[in-house]
Amino acid sequence: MSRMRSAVQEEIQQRRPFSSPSEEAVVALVRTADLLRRALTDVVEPQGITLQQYNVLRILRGAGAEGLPTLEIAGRMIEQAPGVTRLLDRLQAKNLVRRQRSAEDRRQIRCWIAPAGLELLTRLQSAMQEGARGFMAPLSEADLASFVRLLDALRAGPFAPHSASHVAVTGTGRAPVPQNKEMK
Amino acid sequence: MSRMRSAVQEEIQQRRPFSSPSEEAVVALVRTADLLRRALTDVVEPQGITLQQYNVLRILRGAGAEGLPTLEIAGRMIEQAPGVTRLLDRLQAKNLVRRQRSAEDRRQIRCWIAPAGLELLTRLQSAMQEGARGFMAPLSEADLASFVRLLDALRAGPFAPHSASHVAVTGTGRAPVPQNKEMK
DNA sequence: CCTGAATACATGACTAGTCAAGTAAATTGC
DNA sequence: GCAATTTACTTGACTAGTCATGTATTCAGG
Repeated sequence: MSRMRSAVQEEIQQRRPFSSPSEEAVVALVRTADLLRRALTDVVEPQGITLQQYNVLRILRGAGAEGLPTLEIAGRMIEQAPGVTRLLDRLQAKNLVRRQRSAEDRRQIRCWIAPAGLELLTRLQSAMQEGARGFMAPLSEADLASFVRLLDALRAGPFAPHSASHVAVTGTGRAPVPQNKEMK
Repeated sequence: MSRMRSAVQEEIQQRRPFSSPSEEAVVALVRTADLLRRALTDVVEPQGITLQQYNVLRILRGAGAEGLPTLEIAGRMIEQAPGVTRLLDRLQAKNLVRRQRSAEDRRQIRCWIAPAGLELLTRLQSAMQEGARGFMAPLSEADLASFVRLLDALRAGPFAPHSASHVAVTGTGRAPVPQNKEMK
């Protein structure tokens, strides 16, 4: 076939071809993830929460009765603490989470999902599963496996959040992962 | 350890397996894109702009001497107009773009990249290419091609921005797709 | 023409992510 | 056992995305 433009080039109406396959992949990845984010937002929004708030609730449900301190939540979201503090503020205002200063370490604020939060997750469960399946529908089972493998490989690459080795789960306090925030 | 957990399960420290392969793929996609966004942000930030501002500059450079109206930029970013208006405000404040009300249609504001913007893009060019190549480094050339193919398939799926009739990419050149701005 | 509708933006009010700086509690060093 | 450091946040200021609403044009009928 005679030199046709790629799908991404169509979308951004770029005349010039990408200077490298890597750049095309980068743009494709960003745009696809953006599309997914919108699709999932459309699922959770009718329940009055945002996608990030949903993520926090999922993490807290997974933590169970022990709850989690703020920074631990932030760590699992690959996000900075300030954003999580405010996310929790809004979730608490809606009575979806409960927070309490820890007795063992009074610097920590421990967070739990509240009953209303659990119910909300239950209401969203099937819609989110369908959303995920719908979005991934274009991929065959084999494609899906390849896709996950490729994504995992990228996240294990040189830009991985904990570059060298993976973090072990230590019950109290986070493993000393320097978060590779040089300079601060 | 018996029953090995997947890479994504490790990262979010989830005990339960994903309820479906689609859900695992969704989480992997979101997390990988997030990692990429951070990596690219680290490239452009030293030049005093954000990743979105960089995207606008790229689009305007591609438009050339004719420039583009605000909504056309928004369309290529899959974003809403209000955000683009304010992005352009900040870029103009840095003298990286120029704006002027169009003479033919006085409702439109036409935007051009300014000389300083072009220079900035030139300064960033090699670093961005290296950033993209570095991020994609874990993938072989064949993997990279597969990866782009899978992403393209997802974006052509049921959640595509111009879902109704999927745009055929086949053939030479591109059909003058009307950019499908439904409703608004 | 002139009225009503559509178009192209701009503005305001939220939610959210990020960095810088501040505070309180725990830990370490001597 | 007390100062210095580290940790776990919190707060403030800025950039950004989204929805709702407002405004200036343009356009389509009658």
